[in-house]
Amino acid sequence: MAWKIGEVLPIIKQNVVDLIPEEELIEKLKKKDKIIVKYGADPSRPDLHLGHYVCLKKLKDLQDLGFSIVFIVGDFTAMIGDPTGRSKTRPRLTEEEVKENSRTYFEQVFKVLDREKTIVRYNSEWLARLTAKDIIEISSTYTVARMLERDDFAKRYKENIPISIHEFLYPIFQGYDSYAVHADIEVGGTDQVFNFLVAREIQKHFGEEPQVILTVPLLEGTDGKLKMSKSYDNYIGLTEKPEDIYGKVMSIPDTLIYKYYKLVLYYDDESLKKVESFIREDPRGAKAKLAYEIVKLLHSEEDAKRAEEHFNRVFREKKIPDNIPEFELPKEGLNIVEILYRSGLVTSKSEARRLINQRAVKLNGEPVTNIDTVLKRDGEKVLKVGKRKFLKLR
RNA sequence: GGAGGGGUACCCAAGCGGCCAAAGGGGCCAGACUGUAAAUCUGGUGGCUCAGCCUUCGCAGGUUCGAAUCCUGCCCCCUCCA
Repeated sequence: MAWKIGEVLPIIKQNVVDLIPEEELIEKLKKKDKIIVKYGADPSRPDLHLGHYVCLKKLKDLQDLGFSIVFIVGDFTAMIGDPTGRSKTRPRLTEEEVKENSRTYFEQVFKVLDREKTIVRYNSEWLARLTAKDIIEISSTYTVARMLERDDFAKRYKENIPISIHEFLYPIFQGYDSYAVHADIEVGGTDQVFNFLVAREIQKHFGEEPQVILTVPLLEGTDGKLKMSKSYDNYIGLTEKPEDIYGKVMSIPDTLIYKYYKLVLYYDDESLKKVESFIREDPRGAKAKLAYEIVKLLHSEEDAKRAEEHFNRVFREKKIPDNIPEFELPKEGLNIVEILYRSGLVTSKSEARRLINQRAVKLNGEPVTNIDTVLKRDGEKVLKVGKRKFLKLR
């Protein structure tokens, strides 16, 4: 199969930050029939979010072009813990945890990628078999000085924050993965550039043609500051409920709207121009459209409609949502604090008291001000805590 | 191996015998204002049978009427020297 460079290249380059080196990619396209694209996944975080989506979407583009996608589950490296972007050593995972996590991973991945055309490998397949001798050989390809060039290591080193030896092994092993699957291209977020570069060295060391590096932008999370990540709790999960996705998108700062249109919805330049003026004229509307489209993308049009209605009803009209948990009061009645605690709306009774004192607890719209309030069973009532927690009392 | 510095709540960080459930900042939660945006202002941020009590300042002991604060041992981190 011959690739038509002129047609293929623009598709490859859409929403890509780095393509290093581009010439090598063109060379590969010219002489190879089969292009192997590597993507490594860390099974320590089994919940995929929109940040991953940006990457998966890129892989899908490449898959549609006819490239072979090799999906590597880093079951072995997860036991090390990727130090990328970390200011601390990560906790290492046990074998059981890794196994458990990777199981849920793929149903999310294959929402985007074509299951039939994707090759799945586990890096323990080859890494677990390495001998101490092998490891010495592989690690000799890189130097401490070069390792310390890496941003996060440099920073930690400078600030006297510990770096364990095994963390140096992470990029090395990840690089070995590239050699093991004979990767032509590796795709990942921009924070992976360093690791990908190490891989090139290792491939060369073993006499292989180095991979081309292709990185996509990192997507900021709902806080608008940090990259989307489960550990920062600013993520929008791919499998979250439609209403939650909609709501979370609505809570992103305005400055992020454009980026989401571009990276998640994959609007082309022409459409993005329209989005730009849309945002300028009606930021709320632009965001609502974005939320709608993202729910549609991850669920369905139906779900998007429902999520939008739900949102408007609860947050614009301040009405009660239709689907809320119920709580049955005992005949003799129950203290308000107990109700909040037992129903799980709050995590402790102290929290319940605090919220009541802050007028955050409302019964049928009226603030409850007395923590000794006892509610009896007399018809349906709705309890609201904060902005978004509801409970139907019966 | 030697010398020195350090481990405090979600994070950073003050406190160095009682006035410490522990200053300050960040984050987060809630209230006001809003577009579940931003900005701003206010309050909160261990638990409980809540004007009191219980658990918390690396871990385990000890001194003391009383310890985050003093002593001993242990674990961990950093720096310099070797």
